[in-house]
This record gives sequence, structure tokens and C-alpha cells, in this order.
Amino acid sequence: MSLAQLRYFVAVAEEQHVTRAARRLHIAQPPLTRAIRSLEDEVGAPLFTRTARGVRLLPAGAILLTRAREILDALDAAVAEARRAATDAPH
Amino acid sequence: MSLAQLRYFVAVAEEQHVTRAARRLHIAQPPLTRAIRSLEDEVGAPLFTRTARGVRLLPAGAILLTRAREILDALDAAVAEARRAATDAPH
DNA sequence: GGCGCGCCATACCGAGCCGGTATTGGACCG
DNA sequence: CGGTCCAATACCGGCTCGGTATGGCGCGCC
Repeated sequence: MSLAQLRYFVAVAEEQHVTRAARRLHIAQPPLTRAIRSLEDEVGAPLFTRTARGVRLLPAGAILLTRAREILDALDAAVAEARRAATDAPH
Repeated sequence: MSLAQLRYFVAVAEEQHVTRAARRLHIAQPPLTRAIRSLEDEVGAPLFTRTARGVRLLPAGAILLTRAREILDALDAAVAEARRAATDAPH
């Protein structure tokens, strides 16, 4: 599992549409499809149902969506905090 | 930045020693050195001081260590929770 | 003060992953 | 029943990641 995979997952969940999410992420649709499937493999459970109009979150996906957002936000905050600690006490 | 990089960073910080951390992670020392340097590049600040006996955490590194542990724990918890949600309500 | 040892850093190489294009298969809608 | 729109698959190229070999440097012991 990678951070990119988590970001991809969040985008797909928000768009409920793989192709639109791919456009938003500036990548093509097939690698995005693969990343999501590989994430489902790793979690060991499907995260979306596939429909003719796009995809829909399953319960496990909804849980993961919340947690993934928290993790990605925490990561950004962690980096910002570390940078701040480095510039605050330079000598 | 990758999750592997965060795990590597935590191991090096805990061991205060790149070579020992590499053994613990079951990878060789050079890739680990590179991963840490690349992490420092990305954060934009050095995280360790290099000494003749190993490495020592800088303030920015100490901050990041705490946050990295939280993030990695949160990730494990998130996956476990998603799995649970998938098996709990199967139909 | 020179010698040796242990550490991190660099050079180089091969394999596996990631993203891209092209295409298929299938469901809904007129 | 044909067109359209969606995700899924096939296949390929570049790049990243990990491995081996080696270098450079500082400390410690005579």
C-alpha cells in the first residue's frame, strides 16, 4: 500500500467515477483502476461496487475514506511541523 | 514520500544507527541511506546529524518521529477497521 | 602520529512497479 | 437493436528501488 494509492482512493470515492477521478489526478484511467483493485486486494475486501454509471462506496470503503483523509492530513501536518522545528531553532 | 520511507525513518531513529536499522528492516545499508537522504530532501531539512558512531536525531527529526509513528499506527488501524466493516455486514 | 576499524556515502547495475496507449466487454438508453 | 459510456485488460517503456562493490572519513588504540 502506498500514499499515492490512498490519494487515488479518496479521489475515486469523492467523484464516484474512475475516469473523472483520473482526470482530476492527471493520470489515465487504467492505472487508476489498477491502483484501486490492488488496494482492494491488499485490504482483502472490495471497497466499491461497479455500476454502469461509475462506482459506489461500500461500507468498508466509507470507513477507509474517513481514515484515509485523516492520515493524509496528518502527513501534511507532520511535514509542516518538522519544517517549522528545523527553521525555528537553527543554531 | 512513501510509507516505506516513514517506516525506514522510524527504524533509523530508534536504532540511531543506519546499518543496524537496515539489518532490522532486512534491506542493505545503501538503499536505506538513500531513502533517508531523500526524505530529508523532501522535508527540506536534515533530520539527523551523522557521527562516527551512528546518527542522532535533530529537533525536526524528533517531531517527525512522533508524527510518523502516529501515522503508521493510524494506517494499520484504518485497514483493520475497513476489514472489520467488510466482514461484519456481508449481505 | 600513523594504522586499523567501523560508520555513512557514492557508483553502478538489474528487476519490478507505475503510468501511458490501444482495445475489449458489458450495461444502460434511445 | 445500435450507440454510448463505463470499468477492465493487454501490452509496452521509463523510472524507482534494492543489491553488490567501493570510497572517504573520523575515532581509538598503540
